[in-house]
Amino acid sequence: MRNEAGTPSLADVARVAGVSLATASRAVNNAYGVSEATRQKVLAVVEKLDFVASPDAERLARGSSRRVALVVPHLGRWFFGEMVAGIERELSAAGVDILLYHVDDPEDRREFFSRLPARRKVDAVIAIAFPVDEEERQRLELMGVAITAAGGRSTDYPYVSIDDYAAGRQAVDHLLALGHTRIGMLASFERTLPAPRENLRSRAYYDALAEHGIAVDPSLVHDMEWGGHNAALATAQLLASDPRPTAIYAHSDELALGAMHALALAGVRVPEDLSVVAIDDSPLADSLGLTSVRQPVREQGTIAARMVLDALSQPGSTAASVMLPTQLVVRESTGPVGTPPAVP
Amino acid sequence: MRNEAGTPSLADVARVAGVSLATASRAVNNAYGVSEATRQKVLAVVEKLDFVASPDAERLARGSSRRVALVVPHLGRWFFGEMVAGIERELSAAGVDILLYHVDDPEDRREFFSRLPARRKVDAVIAIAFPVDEEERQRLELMGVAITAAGGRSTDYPYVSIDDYAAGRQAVDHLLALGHTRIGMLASFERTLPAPRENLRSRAYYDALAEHGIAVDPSLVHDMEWGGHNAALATAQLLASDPRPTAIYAHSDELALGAMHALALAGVRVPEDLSVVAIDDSPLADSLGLTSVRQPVREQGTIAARMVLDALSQPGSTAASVMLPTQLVVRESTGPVGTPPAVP
DNA sequence: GTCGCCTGTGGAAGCGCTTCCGGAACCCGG
DNA sequence: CCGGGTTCCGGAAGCGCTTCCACAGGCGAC
Repeated sequence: MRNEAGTPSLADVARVAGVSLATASRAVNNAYGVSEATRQKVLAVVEKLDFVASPDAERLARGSSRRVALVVPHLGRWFFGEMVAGIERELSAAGVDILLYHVDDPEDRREFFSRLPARRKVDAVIAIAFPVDEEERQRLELMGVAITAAGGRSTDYPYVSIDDYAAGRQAVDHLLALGHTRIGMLASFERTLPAPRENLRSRAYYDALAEHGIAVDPSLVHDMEWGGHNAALATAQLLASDPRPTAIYAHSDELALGAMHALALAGVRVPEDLSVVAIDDSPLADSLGLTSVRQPVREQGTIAARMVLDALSQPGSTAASVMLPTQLVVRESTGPVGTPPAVP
Repeated sequence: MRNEAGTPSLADVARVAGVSLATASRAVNNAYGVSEATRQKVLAVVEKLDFVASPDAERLARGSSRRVALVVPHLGRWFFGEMVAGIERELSAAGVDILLYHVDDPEDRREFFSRLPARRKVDAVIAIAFPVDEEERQRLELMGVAITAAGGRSTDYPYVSIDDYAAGRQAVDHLLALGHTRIGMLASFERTLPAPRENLRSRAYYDALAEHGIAVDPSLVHDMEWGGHNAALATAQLLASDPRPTAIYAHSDELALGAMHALALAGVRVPEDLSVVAIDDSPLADSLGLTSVRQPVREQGTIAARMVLDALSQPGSTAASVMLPTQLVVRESTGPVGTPPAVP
């Protein structure tokens, strides 16, 4: 029964150890009903033969795979990569494998949901910052596995996320505290993703201004597709408005980067002439000296992974959602409002 | 034999279609020896029952899993994320699943190589920009599967990569052509990865300078751990040297970003006072107006994936390595050498 | 009108594991 | 010294598929 010099099977182990297949299996799995002596004997053979159980056979016999699917858009961006890294670390430590599905553009998406390639392959799925519409949700249900959302709230599944509203408030309130009243906002959306119900980072801006009795100037709000280039364009427009804003609140570091580039080109000094604050606190913010609201990305991943592990060990139970705190990290890009320069 | 209202099995399909299990299997797999009529009948039932074959059972019976392992460090960085995205796209289109292993710090690494979690689970592995030492190579051999390297050359496995030397030359030659002779270099290494035999991006610098009869000033060369912050520090030192360099060649966009930030803080104008060129041409370069050598990351992923698919379809064959061309993208961060400003 | 032969099909043996079930050996108290 | 309960262990039946092999017809060729 031994396969041609390939990997040894449990049957090989059993034979060498002089026990039955059943006993070998129990010994390997630390199951009850094996004497300590026998167990040691078997484990020694396992060691000697360098035996590794075939996960496929295990899954087939046992009915669960210890595998989870990760569906994620935009892997090239820091946020998503970090999130995946956090999840991977936790899951692999628990011996759970990760099947990766990168669903980027709408076509990928259609493909994914129509073919549902994860089907029958995993015990759970984690969707990263990935709003699903009703129809897609129904397809997912077809997989018949636990679903968890990470990096974004979900009404349908347990999730782990930061409080985007609070984060936005931390950013805008910081600006307000520094005396800024004319604040531009750089918001972004995903062309390829269905828009979420409401952008909480935007609402934070409106609320904060309202609470301070500041009227919103619509010309100071720019909503664009994600990307530094678009942010630069919007910033150029912001600079043309009169009076010019003294601060910019960007929904993400990448947006802020584009903005800062545009500011540099225009000869606008940061923070002397204009303050910039963002959300994320990616490495970008650090090397840019950007004041940003830190969100614990890796940790979100870790927690999402734990939620899934819990769900796997206690089938049927529904994990409670988690919302992680954020924290303002002040760097050199923000300062007290100065004398607003006159527009030439 | 039907499981409790769960997913239908091939046996269910066979019964409903009124054929044997063997025939159903052949029909589903488009194998020879099934009449067209029978095949259609079976496929109709498949459709109706929404049957999906259990990959575990397939693998067990067939001996191959249509699964490949992806081992990657630093998922949070653009390069790695994009690479993974490219690979995923190609592989998933071919119906091959991806098992993701994120191996970041040395401990992860030890873990990975000692436990070899991918063992017995995949048909091939792709290592992304991931030098393996001799001992690790031997461990990998244990898996007994085809190994491919992406985003870096390998002497042991077929690889797909850019020509780092040529890329470096494109960057430095560009500077040279603009009249720069005093050029600083920002090189980086990975603390967590074994150093590659030789840094070709560095050698390009030395060779180019030599060919132009320019002596290398060691004080203009900074080798640091990867990261914008370190690049900023190095740049500050560069600015202190006398005479000050008129240009900086950074090994990657992120390094250039850190450099540009330091330059801005020091009031050094780019490109009037100092030119900056880098390698990668990530989105960062675009929103920064950074002149950079473009490397086709996504494409490297695509090709690596194809190589693996080929290897899977023709076991035993060794794919030929591929080296992709790069291209200089000139933006606003480089210009002709001006009158070098006197050091105050 | 036979004898191959080719095309379709079904039976059945695995693939490598888990787990139910029954039995053997051993312990205890009575 | 014996009955009943543990404790360990082996046999064997799957898990859901693939595939080898045998076999039944249908065909053309002789």
